[in-house]
Amino acid sequence: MELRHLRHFLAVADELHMGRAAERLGMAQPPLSQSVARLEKELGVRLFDRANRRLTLTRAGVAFLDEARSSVLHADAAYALARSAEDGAAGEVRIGFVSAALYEHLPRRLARLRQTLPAVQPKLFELSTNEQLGAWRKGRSTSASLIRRSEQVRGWT
Amino acid sequence: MELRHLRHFLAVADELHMGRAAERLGMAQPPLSQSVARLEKELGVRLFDRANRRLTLTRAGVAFLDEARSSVLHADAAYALARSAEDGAAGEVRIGFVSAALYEHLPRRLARLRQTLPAVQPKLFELSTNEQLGAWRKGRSTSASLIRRSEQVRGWT
DNA sequence: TAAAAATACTCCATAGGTATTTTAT
DNA sequence: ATAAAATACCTATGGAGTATTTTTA
Repeated sequence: MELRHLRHFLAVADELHMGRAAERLGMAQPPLSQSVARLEKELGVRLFDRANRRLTLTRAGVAFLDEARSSVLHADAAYALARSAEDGAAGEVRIGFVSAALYEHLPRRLARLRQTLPAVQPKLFELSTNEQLGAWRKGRSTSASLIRRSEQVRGWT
Repeated sequence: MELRHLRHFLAVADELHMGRAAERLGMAQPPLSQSVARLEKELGVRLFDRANRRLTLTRAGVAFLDEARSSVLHADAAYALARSAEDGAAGEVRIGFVSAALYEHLPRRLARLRQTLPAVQPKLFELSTNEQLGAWRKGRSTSASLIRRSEQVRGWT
């Protein structure tokens, strides 16, 4: 199980439609079906109900959803954070993500940022659900919604 | 960037020694070096300092660490949840953890929980170090009680 | 020199593409 | 009849292994 599979699952769980999910992921439908099928096989559980020609999350799928989303969210945060550190070294910092889940950890994040990049002046901003790019639609996520958005931080050495 | 790379990075960050980290991961040293190198290349950042024949986390590596760890933990939780949900939700366990302290034990806990109580749904959430410390001193803080509760639950078998 | 990591290959698993079939509406 | 997902097959990327070569303490 890799992040790829989690992203695939999340897209399908959000669209409940293989074709649209595949399009959103920038891939074809068959490999997406295969990917989800492989994930289900590895988990030993069906995540979607295929009955009625309409996809539905199974109980296991619902259980899987939040944690999978959190995992991807934190992975994206790790990615952005590492790159931010590099940008910082180059003289530019982009703080590109804010989310409900990250917001809970924001104090720690800022402390870490101060420690690793003392010269950075983080600019905080709140984003509404409508401003979310791509993935997560309102009402689907109880815990975390990833918002990818970048703004340049001013006042930066 | 996949979970595999995060796990590799975490092992190396923990051991600060490619050989031992590789052994812990059950793989050879060269592919581990390659994996980390590939991750660094994708991030565009050095995560480790190789000078002095001794590995050290760079600032970017430190910044990367916490989120990478969270991502892997949530992925493991998602995995455990999906598998346990097969029998239908019969319970829920909330497990508080502080990343550094329980990282070693949490996967084992989850695995064991999965074995003994497949119907239980663990919910992971992070707590700051201060919360943990205060909790344990009082002996009744959120995290302490929650962890204790997970032990009890495990004993239900 | 002796360790530790990097490099150079080899092999194979699997991710993703296209074409097609099956299935329900 | 149609739209959607599954299946079949193909190719290629990259992950992991072994062998070997730098490095530096």
